[in-house]
Amino acid sequence: MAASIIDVARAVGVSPSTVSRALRGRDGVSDELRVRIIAVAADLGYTASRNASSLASGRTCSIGVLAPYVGRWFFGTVVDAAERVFSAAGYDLLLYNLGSVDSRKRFFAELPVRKRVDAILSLLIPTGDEAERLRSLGIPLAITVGGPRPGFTTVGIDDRAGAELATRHLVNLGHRRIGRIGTRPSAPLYWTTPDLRRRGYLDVLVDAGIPHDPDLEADGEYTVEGGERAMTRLLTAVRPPTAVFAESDEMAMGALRALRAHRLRVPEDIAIVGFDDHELADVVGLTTVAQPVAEHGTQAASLLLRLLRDDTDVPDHVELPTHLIVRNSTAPHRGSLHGDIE
Amino acid sequence: MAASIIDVARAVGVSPSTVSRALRGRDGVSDELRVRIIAVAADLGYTASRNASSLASGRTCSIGVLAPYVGRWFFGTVVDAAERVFSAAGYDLLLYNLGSVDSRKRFFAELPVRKRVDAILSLLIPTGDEAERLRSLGIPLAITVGGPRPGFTTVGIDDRAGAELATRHLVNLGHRRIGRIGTRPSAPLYWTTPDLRRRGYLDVLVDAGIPHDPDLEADGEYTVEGGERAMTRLLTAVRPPTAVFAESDEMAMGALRALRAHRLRVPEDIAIVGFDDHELADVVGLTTVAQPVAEHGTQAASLLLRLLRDDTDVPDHVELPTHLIVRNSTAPHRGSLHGDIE
DNA sequence: CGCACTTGCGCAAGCGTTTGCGTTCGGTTG
DNA sequence: CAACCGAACGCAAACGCTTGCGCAAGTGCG
Repeated sequence: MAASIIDVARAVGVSPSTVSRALRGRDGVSDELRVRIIAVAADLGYTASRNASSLASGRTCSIGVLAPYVGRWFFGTVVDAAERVFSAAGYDLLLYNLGSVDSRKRFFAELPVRKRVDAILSLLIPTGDEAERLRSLGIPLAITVGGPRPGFTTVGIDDRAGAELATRHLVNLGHRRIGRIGTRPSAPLYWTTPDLRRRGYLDVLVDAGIPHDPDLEADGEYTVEGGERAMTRLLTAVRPPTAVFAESDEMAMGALRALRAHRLRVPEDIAIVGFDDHELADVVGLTTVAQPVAEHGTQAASLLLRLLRDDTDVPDHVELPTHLIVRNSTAPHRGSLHGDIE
Repeated sequence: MAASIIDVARAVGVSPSTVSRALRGRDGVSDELRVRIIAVAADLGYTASRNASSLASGRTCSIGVLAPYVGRWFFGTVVDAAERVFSAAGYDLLLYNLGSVDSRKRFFAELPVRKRVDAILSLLIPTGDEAERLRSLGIPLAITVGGPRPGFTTVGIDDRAGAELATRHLVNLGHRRIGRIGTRPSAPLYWTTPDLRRRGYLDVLVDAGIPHDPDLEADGEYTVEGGERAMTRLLTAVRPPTAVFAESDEMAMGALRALRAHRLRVPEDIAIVGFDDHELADVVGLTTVAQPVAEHGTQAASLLLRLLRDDTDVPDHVELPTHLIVRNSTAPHRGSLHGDIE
């Protein structure tokens, strides 16, 4: 059986309380005794039981992370980055995969994190009710997607401006029939900020005096398959687009696949611009709006730690930069005379 | 403050022990009382504190997952799949990202999972010492990569056979100068089975009567960048390969990038075959050896659950199938007359 | 030299559950 | 009808730690 704090205490000849204080750096222990205790503890291979210690202290030294789907590059990257920060600070990471409607419902109904975590990092946007449930826990909360939100610390990007970047790029290339594939808040589990990327897209169209054509918009899941299906739908329009803004790189890659299936060339026949700067966007030559994905995790995690330390002046929103990366999936519109004048 | 079991007990007018038994489905409680207790508990929004309950019962209802890098597609997918199984069974998932030498060392030195998890799922191959430490925990252990291993339940593929599949494909296409990019056990943190994929590659070469040329092998990290660097190195050889077997799709994609940088066409100038069937392998048209990645997680998680249930006849190794998927990154060797005769 | 502090440590009461055992009580048995 | 038994429930002791408080010895000061 693993050694307990009592074993250590007995071995040193002191009380358990002294061992506890010594090991956790609290004062009230002489230096000489402390080193002896530490040595004995190491010798016995003693590690404090987190359960017992959190029961007693009320602190759990773990953070709950809510993700819709760790398998997806974006979330995996964020979780990875956050974990580094947390583990460096001595916190463990409890991962909850809330991708399905079921698991998500169950989670918010039972709230298994209650009394189990010191803070929560959500990579999904809670609904109003869900947010209320989370707030009821009375612990620091952070969200890495979507805009500022009362009761939550948020880190994110300016989705609208990012989408404008992408769309304007296409406009500048001479495109007029610009499609959009993305997600609308219709789905029960959509996770991006309601419509913000779409708004950016629409803004630029208006700005450029391009009439809006609903046939040029297609929604689906934020996945390769979702993008593929959405793109396929766009292609069946009476007048298909000459360029498409995909709200995520994974959707953009799905679009690429659909285009290949239809024997259309990119960017000659159709230009594509994505969003995120996926690890492999470079490999497939995808023009995209880059955002510092890992930074989402790093920042959010750091903010939570500061909150846990009762730091003052912890900002409640951090905005990360975006910028356009032009690769080979976009080119001037054929039949258009002006190039990209950006 | 959240309701405790005592609050529930008082509200119903029974003892805490009865509440505990009622809520956890133990018998010794009349049906009528049980429903009343359940109702009151729900009403009060009571959730048992996992900490207290695991302290008392010795069961933690959580599983530790060791991953080298959740951000990588392979691991993210496995973790995701495993999480679904665990959470469905009421287990929480404690994620430990052991990608860096530091974090890995610290983890095995302190073993923070001690008394914190009921079982461990490792996505990395522990060294001898590390394995020893894990075994000392006295809990069920599973590994999703690498072959059978005493003291561990393993699920994996036949790496050697998979590599043979890939290499033979290239041989059959008429290639004779076949390169390999992958990882050798030289690195302190390599995670694939020592050399098995390489062995498969070598086997086929011997079989085909192709002399081995060390200049055609390049090792690096299992990442896009690693693959890119390795490929670049191969290209600087006196006589570069006409085909390359990459030990992972991510490396293969890196190779693709390197080739594009060198203005070489795939598959005309160089054929590439990868390993894993990455989500995006399809998008880039990569020929690859497919393995059911999510299945690694699902299977391993299920096996652990069975072990925790004290099931009998739990196999200690499950082998998953692999198969070759031919796409556009491979083609017959130019100047070679015979096509793929597979 | 007496006083008030400080320092270093032990005591013991939790923290919120689970669980072995004991008790009560209505209902079989022989 | 006594003896017995199982069902239903309460008691209290863990589980392994933290921490407020108390106490003794040592320190500085006037």
